[in-house]
Amino acid sequence: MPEVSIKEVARLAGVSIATVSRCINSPEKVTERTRIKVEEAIVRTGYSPNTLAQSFRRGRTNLIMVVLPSVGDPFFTAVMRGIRTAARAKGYSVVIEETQLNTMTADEIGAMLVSKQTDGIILLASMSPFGTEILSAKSRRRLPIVVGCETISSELADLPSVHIDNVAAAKEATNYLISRGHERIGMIYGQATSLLTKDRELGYRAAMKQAKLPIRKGWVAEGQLTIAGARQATRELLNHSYCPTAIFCANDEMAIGCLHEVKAAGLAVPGDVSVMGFDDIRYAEVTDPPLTTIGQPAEEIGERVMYRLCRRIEEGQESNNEPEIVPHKLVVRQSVAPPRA
Amino acid sequence: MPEVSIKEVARLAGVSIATVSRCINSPEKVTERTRIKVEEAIVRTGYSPNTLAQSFRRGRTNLIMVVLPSVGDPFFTAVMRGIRTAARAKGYSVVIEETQLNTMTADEIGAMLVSKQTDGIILLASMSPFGTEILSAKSRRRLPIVVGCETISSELADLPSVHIDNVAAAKEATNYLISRGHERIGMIYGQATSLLTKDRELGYRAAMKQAKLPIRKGWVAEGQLTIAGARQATRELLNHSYCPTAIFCANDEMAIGCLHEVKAAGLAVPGDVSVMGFDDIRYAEVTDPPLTTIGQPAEEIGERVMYRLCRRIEEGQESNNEPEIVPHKLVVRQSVAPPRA
DNA sequence: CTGAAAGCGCTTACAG
DNA sequence: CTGAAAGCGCTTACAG
Repeated sequence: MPEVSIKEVARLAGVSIATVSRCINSPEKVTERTRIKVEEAIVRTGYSPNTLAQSFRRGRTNLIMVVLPSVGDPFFTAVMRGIRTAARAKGYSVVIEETQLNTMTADEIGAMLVSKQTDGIILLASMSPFGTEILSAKSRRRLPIVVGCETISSELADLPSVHIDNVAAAKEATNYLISRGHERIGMIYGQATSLLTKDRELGYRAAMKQAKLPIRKGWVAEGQLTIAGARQATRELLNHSYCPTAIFCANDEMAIGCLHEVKAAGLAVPGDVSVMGFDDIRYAEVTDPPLTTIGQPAEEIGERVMYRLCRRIEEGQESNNEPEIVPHKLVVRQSVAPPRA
Repeated sequence: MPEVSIKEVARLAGVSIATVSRCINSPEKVTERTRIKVEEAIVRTGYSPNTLAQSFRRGRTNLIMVVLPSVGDPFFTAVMRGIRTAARAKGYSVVIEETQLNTMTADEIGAMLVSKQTDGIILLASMSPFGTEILSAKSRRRLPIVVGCETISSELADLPSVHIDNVAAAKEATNYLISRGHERIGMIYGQATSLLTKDRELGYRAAMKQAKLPIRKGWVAEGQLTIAGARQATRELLNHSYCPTAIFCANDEMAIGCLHEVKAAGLAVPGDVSVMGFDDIRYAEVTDPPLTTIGQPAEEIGERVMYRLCRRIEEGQESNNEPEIVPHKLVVRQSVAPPRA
């Protein structure tokens, strides 16, 4: 079955290709009689316009691309739901590009960005320095890009973004731990080479400082954003000569690993060690014990980031590139208790 | 900064656009001297070919699309890794389309399929009946499609696929439960309206039958593939007048919900009730207790499905559309024990 | 309302 | 090795 083009339809309907095009794109400009003839020819041939040709001709694709670091990260479920809701309302389709930070090549992402395959881009990933370079090149081209969820390097501060106040949220988490009586509080952050969770670390440090609590050497460990990494980090924390009574994890994924490792060491949570997460992914309420964490309005972030992108696309450069801050909230469950006296 | 086209580069380099094109696509056909001139012009202008125009002209995009139901499903992490590995080896980019089953419209998926925006499609989702209709329309067009992971409706049996033997695997899981002494075994399956997990249910039923064990009314509950749904289903199972001593969940996501609900009811796992999952997602080894489950070679599935798709693209219709079966394995951890005597 | 025609940015035989 | 030219499938002023 050879691809049928607009010509074939025109021939069959006995009209010009211009008329066929009009029937599809602005039917009100066409006589009913003509429209019917054409529609008939369309069903007969099974014609459907070549999207590539359309996009090429129109100079727009009606497609927006969401770039995220990993499919399989439960946090993105709700963000995507929000993005999709907004996209539908605005008539866009969305497509997802996964770029493992360690896997992504300049060509890959550069190609997507530079070429006009997409009308706009939502970045749900904090980029490695390598990626950063690509992006700034791109931002020069003023392609519509909006950043969601994560703070990005300062060079990219001119990109609009929507996210929670990660510093304040982490501070609140730490303060909660402090308010429950903890003084020896350790932290597991993401990756040393990435900005991701950096603000959360900052918030933790700020809270400790403000409470005049020391952060001992070795209390801040790298969890690599993975369960395995967090388990390793937890082991180190547990073996610390001055072992923390509470561990603040920069995200729930790592908190899940931490929780497990503490228990595997024969310690009770929160009896011996309290554990706190961040994100409130769907698994947080079914861990054992259920995880106390910071909730992000993920779906709202998704919606807002999409609407923001639309504004950018429609109005060109936005004058106001202030980050849009959405509220987080402390979700108290059962993984935190006062330290043993 | 206006988009610069091939013309501008040609003008600057003092050559024809054909030569610029050749420099980019087959540099060996061009004098070194010319090539250098052109390359210079390219960097000076910051030119990069319009991918849309290229794809349109060439009639191929070098893009393959992966369709999956939810980006936040941890099972897909490894599958995508495999797909990506193979795609890189074959020179394809991959893009992901998320279609929540309840959200997807015929237009959405139909458009992607029919238009030439993509050279091929990998389906990682068992489609609802609605989706099925679209697909068979599509398969008539012989667009290259390969199905990964899940059995699909019989109408679509002509599509090539790669997956484990779900029936055999579920049977093995159930037999394991039986071998540990269980006779009252309940099951939580996915959704009544979907084929997803249907084979797993079949395997469970087959094993029970073979062992001459009855399946009481109410022992097979719908978990909707979600934690919340599984919790609800678990409650029903627990309240059953003849309560199962073991619950086989059709996937780990639901097993996590089940585990939590059993414990929330004050029962011990596996002391009072054994729980078994399916998939071996990364959280399975850190649940409490660690989950006994069926492991799928997710990354291998990803690789194979991609290679299979490539073959389809390259050779047109494949003569052999037998499903490709990959091995599963029983992963014994600690959520199953003999029933209380 | 409809058609003829130009043109989007590229690639690729075809000559030379 | 290089250029002139055709053409991919569509959309959209421009006439009529």
